[in-house]
Amino acid sequence: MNRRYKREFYLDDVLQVAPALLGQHLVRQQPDGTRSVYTITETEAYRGEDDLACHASRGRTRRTEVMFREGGLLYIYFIYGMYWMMNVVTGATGTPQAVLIRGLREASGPGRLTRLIGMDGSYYGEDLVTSSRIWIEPAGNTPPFKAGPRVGIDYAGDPWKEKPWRFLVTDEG
DNA sequence: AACACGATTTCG
DNA sequence: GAAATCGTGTTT
Repeated sequence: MNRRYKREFYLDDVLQVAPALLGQHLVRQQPDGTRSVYTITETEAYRGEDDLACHASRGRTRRTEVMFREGGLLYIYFIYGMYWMMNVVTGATGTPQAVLIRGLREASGPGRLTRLIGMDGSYYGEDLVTSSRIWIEPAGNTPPFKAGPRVGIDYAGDPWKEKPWRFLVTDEG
């Protein structure tokens, strides 16, 4: 049975969606129907053109274009010459926001988890609401978590580098 | 056309 | 502490 989140869930503000994703299930489905389920344990919010840590703050480019679209799409990008980063676009059309998936119970670290679940540039713009190969399902209530500064974005300066927009499950409940 | 650098990971 | 490694955005 497919209990995936519908569009409405992703249209909320990124500061609502990022923590709400903690503890929920990321589902991958192979062409033969085989499914793998992973539990989200760490997320980070990137919020709008004002947020200097958010790629959308440099404007609408070929890479960031999908963030300006409706919530529920995937924003995938390549960094450091070797890692794919996976983000879930949130908010209504015209409000560029995204949630970086930083950790799964099965693999900690944004670069590691994309390698584990086979995520790459071919998923850029994939719609979690309609895709047959990846989506997210609610798994229950949000587990206990803590918030802290985002990682690797000191270049953004104040006040952005201080925003407690990194969300981390504290207990494997 | 050339250049600088990054929402990271790994190794020493 | 530093290398690995290349797409993207910016400058020439």
